[in-house]
Amino acid sequence: MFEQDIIQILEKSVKGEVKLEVPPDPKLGDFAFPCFSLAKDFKKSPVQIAQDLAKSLHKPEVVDRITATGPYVNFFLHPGKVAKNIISEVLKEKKRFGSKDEGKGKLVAIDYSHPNIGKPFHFGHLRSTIIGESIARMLECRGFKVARLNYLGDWGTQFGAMIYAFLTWGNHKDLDKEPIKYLVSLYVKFHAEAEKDPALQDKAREWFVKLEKGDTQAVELWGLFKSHSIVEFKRIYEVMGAKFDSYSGEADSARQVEEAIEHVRKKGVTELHEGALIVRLQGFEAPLMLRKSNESSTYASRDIAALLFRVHELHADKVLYVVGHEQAQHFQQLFALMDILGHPKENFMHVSFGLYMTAEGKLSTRKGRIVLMEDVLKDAISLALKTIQEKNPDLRNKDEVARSVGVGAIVFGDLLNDRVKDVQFDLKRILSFEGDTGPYLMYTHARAASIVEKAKKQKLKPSADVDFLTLKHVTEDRVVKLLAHFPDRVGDALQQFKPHVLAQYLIELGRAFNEFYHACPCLQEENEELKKARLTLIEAARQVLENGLYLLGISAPMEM
RNA sequence: GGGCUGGUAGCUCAACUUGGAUAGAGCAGCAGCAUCCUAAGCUGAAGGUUGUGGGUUCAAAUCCCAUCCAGCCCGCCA
Repeated sequence: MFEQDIIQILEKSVKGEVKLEVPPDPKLGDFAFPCFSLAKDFKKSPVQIAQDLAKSLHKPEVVDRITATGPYVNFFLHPGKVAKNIISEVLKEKKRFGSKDEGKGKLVAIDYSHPNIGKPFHFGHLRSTIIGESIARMLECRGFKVARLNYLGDWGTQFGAMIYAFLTWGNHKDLDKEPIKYLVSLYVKFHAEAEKDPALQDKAREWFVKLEKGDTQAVELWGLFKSHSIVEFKRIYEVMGAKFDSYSGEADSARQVEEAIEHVRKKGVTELHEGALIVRLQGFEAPLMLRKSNESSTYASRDIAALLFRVHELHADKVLYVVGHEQAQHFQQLFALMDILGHPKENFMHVSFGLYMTAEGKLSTRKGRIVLMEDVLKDAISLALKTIQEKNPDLRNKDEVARSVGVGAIVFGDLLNDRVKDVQFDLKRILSFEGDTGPYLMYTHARAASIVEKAKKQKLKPSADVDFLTLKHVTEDRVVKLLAHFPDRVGDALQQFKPHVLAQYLIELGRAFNEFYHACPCLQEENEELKKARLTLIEAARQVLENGLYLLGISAPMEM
């Protein structure tokens, strides 16, 4: 907001579009204008131009001073005026600070989490769940309506394989004991055996055909696997605090596949190839298969049906898929086909993310190389509880806070880095509570909350009606300026669908707050005006930390 | 063979979309901070040929080309 004032002033002296930068070091100023590109027009050196501009520019209201440093014109905002402006706004807006209504009237459907039934909930699903939830919250914050879709992987040849494996090697007694682990062991055995005897793949396909045709035995087993799985998923979602608007999965889409295929066929782009129905898409070597020669549906056809449903029935303006990078090509093809069907591909986006890697390679259910989400959650929460018992044994709601901290550590650990990169699986780092971590931010928030709480005993409350000009310390100024950046950073993060932009900002804010905390005691301050101003700044920072953590899907405890 | 990502400090990463000032954090290791609002914190020193080679530019970690390395996709799997 202050940026616009400066740009307006500059545009009077300089031709063309003015773009401001933020200097690398706050000591250089709050905004900078580089003069390199003006050298030709002015026939002077950039350094000279900067000096001339710094002298001649008329200062906007919020600007304290303008200086020339080398080829840059640097603008310093007036600390007190900025503080008053921003802190009062945060106090007034509270949880809404950072929100806008740019998405008003638009519906965005987000497809995320989507675990596969009969398989454990692992770190791949975790990434999708965490990234998807964060994006959903950011969209809501900017005024969009959001449909959270958990498109369960509950259909396909793999379930033919699972049914075959169960009938061949399995029994109900072992299934009831530890359903998911047992199903996984059968699935791993199936793939090991299939390496030796490829004919097993045909068995899997046969059983999937039976399943699609409604064979009683197949449908019953499938239903059993599915219900066992959903029990496990819901347990995990409850711990993580995730909620979905729909659990409609591939099996539901399978029922709409014929209708979808008819829709595609009308465009005249389908053809038969060795008995299978395919679409050849320009720019892709591999065709998209809509129906196998044995008449069963395909992943692609079910996805087309699901997407058409989301566009036609759900009336989504935009559909996001939070799915691993390995499916990039699939989505390019899917969106290209939608374009042919008259739905511009700009309305769809594959929000891809890298894979979790172990030293042995990619996590793979087939090869039995899995990390169970439930185990990691348990570890994180019990470690948090242990830490609380050491550091704050008198805390009342220990279990609840431990849960928040444990989950927050995992969520933040995942969101701190750019989602496109593969992630080295490192339990020790996930469970670390120091440095650039979720617990660091939660702790910072709790510190701030604790001061505001203690101030009540001195009959002090944060209030915008204080003299912010008393805030003169460099650490106070730093926190204020960072608070002012929050709304923009939310916008940046959302524009790229990259929560790490916001996560990185929060770390910066948290660090600035802790520096201020150490340098500027509040409650012991003797100057009453300064004390009140600091208290109000602390509350504003606490509020922004809470809002930011919320947008990442993390709760902010008042004590820990 | 075709395609998509990524390569930055000992380790994990940020900055790359939109080129700009001295390439920033955390972890590990080193030296410190406790009569004082929560030490899950703070301060300091140390740590770099941004994979390599070209090109564009006043200016390149950032854009372009080539090349090497790593991961992934190209299955009547999902």
